Amino acid sequence: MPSEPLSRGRIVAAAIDLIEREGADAVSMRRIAAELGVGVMSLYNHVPNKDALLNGVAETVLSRIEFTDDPGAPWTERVREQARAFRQIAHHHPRSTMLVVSRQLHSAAGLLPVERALATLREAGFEGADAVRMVRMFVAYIVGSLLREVGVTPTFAPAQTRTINADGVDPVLFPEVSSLSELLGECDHEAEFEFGLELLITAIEAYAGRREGTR
Amino acid sequence: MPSEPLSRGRIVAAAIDLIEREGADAVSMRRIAAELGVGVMSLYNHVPNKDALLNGVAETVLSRIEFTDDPGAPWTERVREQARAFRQIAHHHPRSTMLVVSRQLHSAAGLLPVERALATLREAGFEGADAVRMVRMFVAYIVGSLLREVGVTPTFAPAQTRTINADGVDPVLFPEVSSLSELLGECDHEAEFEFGLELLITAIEAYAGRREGTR
DNA sequence: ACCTGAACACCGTTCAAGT
DNA sequence: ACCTGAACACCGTTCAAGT
Repeated sequence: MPSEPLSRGRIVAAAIDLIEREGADAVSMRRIAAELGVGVMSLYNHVPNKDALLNGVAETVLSRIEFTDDPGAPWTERVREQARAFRQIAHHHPRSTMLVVSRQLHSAAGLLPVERALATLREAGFEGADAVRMVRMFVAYIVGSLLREVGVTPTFAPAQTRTINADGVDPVLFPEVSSLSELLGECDHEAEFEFGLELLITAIEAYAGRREGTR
Repeated sequence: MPSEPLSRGRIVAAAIDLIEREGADAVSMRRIAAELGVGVMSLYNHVPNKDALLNGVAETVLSRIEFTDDPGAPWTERVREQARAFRQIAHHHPRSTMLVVSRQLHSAAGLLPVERALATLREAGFEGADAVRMVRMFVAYIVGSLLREVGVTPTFAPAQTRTINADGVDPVLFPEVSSLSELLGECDHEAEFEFGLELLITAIEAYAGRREGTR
């Protein structure tokens, strides 16, 4: 009794569910088919192959970002909000995040955030090559932050995080790491993200000012 | 005629070779064993499982970074050099880069770069939580940049890069992207990296100055 | 047009057997 | 201590057959 007909959308949704529930390694065509109560090969009527399915997952997760843009706000605030919206991925789809940042997307889902960012930066007075550079810098920072948050890039908890300072770091070889091990062992992701974001925005404001001065 | 005895090092090296030659998807225990001219199960005498092997790959690639630290140089220059050294991963081991940034490492190989960064930042006057924050921001930026460079995060070449401006981006839906498509389609990775790096360093200098002022 | 089972060429890993 | 082949429980995907 298939309540709904199979479709690309349903397949992608099932994949996302499965990833969030059991991790990216659990995803297989056979597993997803089982989840949907159909034969494996039925999937291939709606999706060319596994790779395309995973692209679909990435696109869908990306398209679920809720952008709230206030055109009246100053550009700095708008940039902040866009960056934060992006970061929501790590919260709403933590185990799919790696997939989102590790797949080259060419769909509208991937283009929309860039479109918004470029528009905002234009308002800030950046055009052409400068605007593109700014977007790329922000994307790099955000992507790197998401990876840390999602637990793939180390937070630099040395050895095992649990046993603070009882960790096996040689204080002679790594004096700094070992003296800061307590701080390295904890990470307030939100605070870290905001810190870097503010620094970046301040830097961009200064950059705009410098350019203004030499024009 | 096994010229050399099997060892964890030889296995990891073979894996790196294979990844760089045929991509990360080509890596399998069976394939690596074949590459080394041994039975699959022989690998398990030196490596507990595939996951551990891939961690070994990440650690080894990371440990191959050539840091050249000039203690006499100003801290800004030392930070620059460390960031650039890290970026070399993308050039020396492009197809292993994803593995390096996507695995939580707890070995000395992963700690050394952090140790150096913390020492340099201490010299710049940052200690404790500030130093940790700075390192994390730099790592986020560098990791994100590497992913772009290595071709996983989009450079934002809309549709297919090759046909510049003949790409299928709707100029009504995406006016900014479509008007900047030419710039978005090309990416001088070195220049982009340096641009963000300078901005970051400038921002940190300003941050240090601000803090100094209010002390 | 959509679904499907059988089959093929792969996986990682356990186990028992060898030296 | 190190190596190994057989076996098990999985993969993605092709193909031919069904409706």
